[in-house]
Amino acid sequence: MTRPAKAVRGSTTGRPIMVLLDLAGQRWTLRILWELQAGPETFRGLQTRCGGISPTVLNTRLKSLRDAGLVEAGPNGYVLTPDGEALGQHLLALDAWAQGWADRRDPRLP
Amino acid sequence: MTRPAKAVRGSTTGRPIMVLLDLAGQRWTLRILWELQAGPETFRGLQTRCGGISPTVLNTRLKSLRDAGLVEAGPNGYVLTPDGEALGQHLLALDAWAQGWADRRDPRLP
DNA sequence: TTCTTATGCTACGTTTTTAGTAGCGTCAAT
DNA sequence: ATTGACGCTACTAAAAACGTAGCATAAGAA
Repeated sequence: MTRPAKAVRGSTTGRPIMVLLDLAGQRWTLRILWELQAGPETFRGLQTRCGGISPTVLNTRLKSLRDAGLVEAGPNGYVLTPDGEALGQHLLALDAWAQGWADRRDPRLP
Repeated sequence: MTRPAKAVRGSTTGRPIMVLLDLAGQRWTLRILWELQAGPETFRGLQTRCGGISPTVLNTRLKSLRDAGLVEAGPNGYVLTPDGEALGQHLLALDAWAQGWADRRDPRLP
């Protein structure tokens, strides 16, 4: 066992995708990445952009994201790392897809 | 206001991507899509594949996913819809990326 | 200097979500 | 008739998230 890979919520495999799905499965994680994708932002800036996320959660998410090497603290606030940017590109792709997805499903549904 | 777009957790915009991020931000949602990506699966099958997710949550997730038009109930259990498959492809892309991501970050970290 | 203003963040009580286990009703095969 | 698997609901306990208040620090204006 060369890489213990620290068991992750909902999965003992340690497969990277599982780690990622686990991370993404926590509330606000993806949203924070999404907002940072638009540029650096301060703690309080993120708070308002995320529509009043509680500071407790925001802080723990930022910790997780920094541990994951996706976000880091810069001079102008928090920024995406190169890896974070790469993931952000995937989110952009999802954005494009989601557009069509929404249009496709019955537009006159509640 | 042509499409009320039913305010979504953490966002009042109703932008499709927000709806998606919201959905994905719930525990197990992405994991379920991931498992279904591998093929149709029964309720109990999903339960075991997801490592003992409680039936309560699995059921509410499946409901959300069906409402979202990503999953449907077929004769052999639950299946991804075309939209679900498309999303699954994005997950596959993420899988590939996550591989490199994991390799890139310090491999001898706890 | 003193006062304001903004920052990142912690404390803590309340609410919401998830977990965990038990079991019901249905159906098909034995 | 009984057994087994199925989809799923009920219910309580535990964990996560919320919401508000506030602290400590630092930079700028008065």
